[in-house]
Amino acid sequence: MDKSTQQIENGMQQVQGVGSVHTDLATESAHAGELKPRTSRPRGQIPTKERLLEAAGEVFAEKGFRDATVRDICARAGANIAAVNYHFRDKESLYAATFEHVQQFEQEHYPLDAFESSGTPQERLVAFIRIMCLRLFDRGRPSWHIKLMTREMIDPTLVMDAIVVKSIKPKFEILTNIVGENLGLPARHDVTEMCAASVIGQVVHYHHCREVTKRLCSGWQEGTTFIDDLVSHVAWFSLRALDGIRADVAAGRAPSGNPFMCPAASKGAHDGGRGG
Amino acid sequence: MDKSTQQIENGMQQVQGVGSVHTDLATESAHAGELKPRTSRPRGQIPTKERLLEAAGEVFAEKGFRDATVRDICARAGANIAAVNYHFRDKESLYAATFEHVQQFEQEHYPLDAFESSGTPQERLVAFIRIMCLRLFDRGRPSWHIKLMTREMIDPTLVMDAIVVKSIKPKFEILTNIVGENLGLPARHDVTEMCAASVIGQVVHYHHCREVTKRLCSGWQEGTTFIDDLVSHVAWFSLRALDGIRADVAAGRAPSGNPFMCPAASKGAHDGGRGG
DNA sequence: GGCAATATCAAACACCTGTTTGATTGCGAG
DNA sequence: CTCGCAATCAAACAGGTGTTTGATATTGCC
Repeated sequence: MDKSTQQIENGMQQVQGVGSVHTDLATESAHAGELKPRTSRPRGQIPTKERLLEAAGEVFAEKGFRDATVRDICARAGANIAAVNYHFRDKESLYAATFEHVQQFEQEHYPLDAFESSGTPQERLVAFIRIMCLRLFDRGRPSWHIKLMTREMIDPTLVMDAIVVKSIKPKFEILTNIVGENLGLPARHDVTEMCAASVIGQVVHYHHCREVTKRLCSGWQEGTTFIDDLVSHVAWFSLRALDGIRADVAAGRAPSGNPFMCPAASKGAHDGGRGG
Repeated sequence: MDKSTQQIENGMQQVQGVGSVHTDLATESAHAGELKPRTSRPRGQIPTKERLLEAAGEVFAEKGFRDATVRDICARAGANIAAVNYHFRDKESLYAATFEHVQQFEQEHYPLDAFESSGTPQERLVAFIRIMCLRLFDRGRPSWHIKLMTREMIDPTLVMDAIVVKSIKPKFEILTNIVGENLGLPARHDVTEMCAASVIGQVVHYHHCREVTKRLCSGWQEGTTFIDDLVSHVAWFSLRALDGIRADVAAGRAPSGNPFMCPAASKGAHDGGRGG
């Protein structure tokens, strides 16, 4: 680990006799087609680099970074074992590239302004929840995207900070705005942020613990209306919660309006901010 | 993986010339002291097997099954490399034994009836949430327990089914009872179960995504009142949600009482962007 | 003491890992 | 054609892995 980390931080300082071009890729394959491949494509029309990236995503998501083997990835991509070290620097760089690939995919297929729907605050929250669920449980699109991100959430590696800033934070800010409107509180308020986390938590939990829930709940199979049922429930639960909290805040109950304040938490809380 | 799986299913069929006693351990160390060790304890008073188990838990939680190395575990336990294969069958059996160790620990230190507090349904739900949070964020007690379980939730291995049955299911049933009381619905009702999942989801999410939340929310540090704040919020959010849902159900709104039923519940378009 | 069982140990084993090497192919340019 | 370049390939390399081995203490029992 230390070695690879150092390699990344030092950038590409290595010099080799032959080829080995692992360019930044995120930018390159974005404006793809710029550099002309001088060789024909022996294996279908998709270039090896992209095949590697896709295969790597699948394997990394399925097995995790360490369990995934370069041999497996190359085999799935129909490429030689040396392909990873040629097109990317090493296994870890391929891993990072995979995340950039996902993030780039999201920017293309899931533009942020999709969240910015119109309507009442309630409708906007439902819309947000639906889009989030659709993306999480989106069949037909590479399923390893979410799994890969999930792994990174649970035990973060180097790439996590980038993900939070690029991928999560903007969505979270949209959500806090919507939740804030539903609460009648500013988006930055502690109560607003925690309520937003509660909304996300429900959705994410249903995705994380699918395997557990499947074995736990009786009539809770992933049928055709599964996603819609999920959206309906989370929306129902969350909107009713926000309604109640809004009323509590308006009535000025307890510190921050929370009537269920822990008796043990009587001393100065970290926030101190109260609504309105 | 196939090989090890087969080993486990076939039980301990191997025959060796010398020692190698990897007994079931869960039962053995439960009624510990029954079999008398014929040797002194060269390395402190704690027997090697227990030291191995504790070290294994830490390492497995920290690195995951594959990343964890037997050498590392043995080093932390102050034992020889062969100790794992002697006391347990192999690395995978040690992994399974670690989970039994956790489950046994929970049974001893966290009896289930702690959840069965008295009081109003509201108070009981708050109590449940508090106990759950306390266990999740319990400092001072081996922190790797939760991390190990979390890993298993995300990508399940063979031990997961046992965990669900022994560890999760009983707690979940207690929760559905409490939630059912708050809703005025039976514990087995779909709405009840999904609401229970929503409660759990909030708590678990705050634990899973600590690293994300830390980088996302302004005044959301893990201070001294962190757990109490968390309990307060989840209780607040959940109880207000249950209040609202109970009223909706009583008023007989929409199917299952959910007024936020998806209108698009028929088709399964994955994107669409805007909601209604 | 003699004996068997328990437990520990250093060393080796067989295997798999990521990575590198050097040759080879296909192509465009001079 | 010839050269250089990008891309691919089979083969090997160096290191780490889980596991096994055979020896060696240490104990309890006869």
